[in-house]
Order: sequence, then structure tokens, then C-alpha cells
Amino acid sequence: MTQEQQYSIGELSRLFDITARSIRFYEEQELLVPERQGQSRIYHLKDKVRLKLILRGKRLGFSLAEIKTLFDLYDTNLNSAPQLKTMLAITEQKRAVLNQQLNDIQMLMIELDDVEARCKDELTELQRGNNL
Amino acid sequence: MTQEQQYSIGELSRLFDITARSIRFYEEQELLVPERQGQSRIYHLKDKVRLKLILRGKRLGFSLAEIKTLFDLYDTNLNSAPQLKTMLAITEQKRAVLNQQLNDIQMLMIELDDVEARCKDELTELQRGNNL
DNA sequence: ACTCAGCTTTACGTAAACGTAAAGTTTAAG
DNA sequence: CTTAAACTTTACGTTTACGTAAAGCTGAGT
Repeated sequence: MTQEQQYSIGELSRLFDITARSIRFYEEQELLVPERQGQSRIYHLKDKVRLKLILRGKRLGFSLAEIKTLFDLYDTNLNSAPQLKTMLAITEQKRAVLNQQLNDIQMLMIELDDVEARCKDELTELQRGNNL
Repeated sequence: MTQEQQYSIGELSRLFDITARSIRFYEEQELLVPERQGQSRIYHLKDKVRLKLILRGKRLGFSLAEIKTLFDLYDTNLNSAPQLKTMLAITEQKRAVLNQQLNDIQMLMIELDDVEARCKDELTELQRGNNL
């Protein structure tokens, strides 16, 4: 029998290096709905996966509200054509944002290369000066 | 003679599709230092470039304070070895963040592909049902 | 001279994402 | 039994990045 993994809020906060406060806040915003055993929250694998998605979304600049919208859509029984089309529209939109970000990152990377190169040049120049 | 381009705050706000308030706020935070002609702000090409960088940084989730730090470092005469090394350390750090984001984006893209595929399948299923 | 668009400053308001303090509960260890 | 660690709720505080009046200045057109 493969017992399903369980986590306390403390374990989860250590795992992802965030505060328990944050996790409770995400729950308050209805991004997480952990099981309860008495008063305590019990997190399962699906909660852990969700949290991972939340943090990834955050790193990409999505608001918690946006993330919730995606979750809701994902959770919904996508059974009607309008719903499916809404979902497709949203994913397309997100894809556009991500492409923009990819572009931004590439540009910034190039600039970083440039800055680094110049710094290194400067450093070797300084070295040369010290050796004369 | 190539006259250098000048912009009013309104022109700039329209160019980048942001409010004049935002531009003034960036100045308040010392991210922009436009020339003054009497009471009015005059923006030159370098200001436009800066603004572009600000917005790109924002899209990548950098705070205005972080962006300012980068600008300050970039503006500083990087003449001492310690300064150069600080700069290199920071660029390395930013590079790590960007790589993480690249990773995140790729993951999300894959998930979007998945969601889209399933939506499209569902849609064709519905179509099939309607035609029977 | 008038008006009106576009600019200015000053200042208070707001939403998001938590931080933090207070006060109580639960569970394992000594 | 009691102490300590980890959890709980409630609630007010804080930062960031602006929004939104309010009230006045300024230059171009009629």
C-alpha cells in the first residue's frame, strides 16, 4: 500500500521556503483548500502541486487573483463549448504574455552580457595598470 | 544637423501606453531625471530608453527599487575593482533569476499546450455528439 | 481677452500581498 | 502534570505602485 504523503503547514512552508502566513493567505484567497483534521490543516500531494503552481505563477508576475481564475477554470467541468472556448482564449492570452516575457528576458540577457564584458575588460585594464 | 528628438510627458505616455502619473512617479523615485524648460518636463532619447527599460523590468517582476539599483550601478563610474566585482555579482544574480523564469515559462507553456489539446479534443467530441 | 488643452504640484486614497502581534489550542516529551 | 513546539484565529499595520481629485499655470488658437 502506497500511503499518500501528508504535510503540515510548517513542513510545506519549509519545503517552499515561504511563511505559514502566506500559505494561510492563499487559502483565504481560495487558492488552496486543505483537508482539516480537527483544527489542523492537512496538505496532500495535490495541495503541494497547487502551491508549486502558485509560486511559479507569482515568479512570472501573475496576481493571486489571476492564478485563482486559472485554477477555477481548470477545476471546472469544462463541458460546454462556451467554457472551452473561454479557456482557449485565456490560454492564448497567457501565451502571449509569456512570449513577451521571453522576449524581455532575451533582451535583458544580451544587455547583461554586454555589461559583464565591459566590466571584465575594465578589470583586466586595472590589472595591467597595477603591474606596470 | 540631426535635431535630437524631444518628448512631452503626454507624448511619452501615449507612446508607451501608460499614464503621465506613472512617469512622474518614476521620476519621484529617481528613475528618470528629465530636463526642465520652465515648469515643463522635456524628455530626450535617453529618457525614452530608460523608460523602456523600466517597463521591461516591470514586466519581469522587478520592483522599481531594484531597477533603480541597476540604473545607479550602471550610471556610476565603475572605476574601482570592488565596484566592478559588485556589478558582476549582481548581473550573475539577475541572470540566475532570469534563468529561473525561463524555466518557469517553459513549464507553463507545456501545461498550456496540454490544456489546449484537451480543450480542443473536448470541442471535437461535442461536435461529434451534435452531429449524431 | 478668452478659452481650452496640456501641463504642473500637493495630497489623500487604494488594492495586493503579506507581516506581525495577541491570545488561545493541541500534541508530544519529560 | 506541565512545558514547549507547532498550530490556530482575529485583526490591525505596512509596502509598493500607482489612482484620483483639487487647484493653479501656460501657450496656442479664435
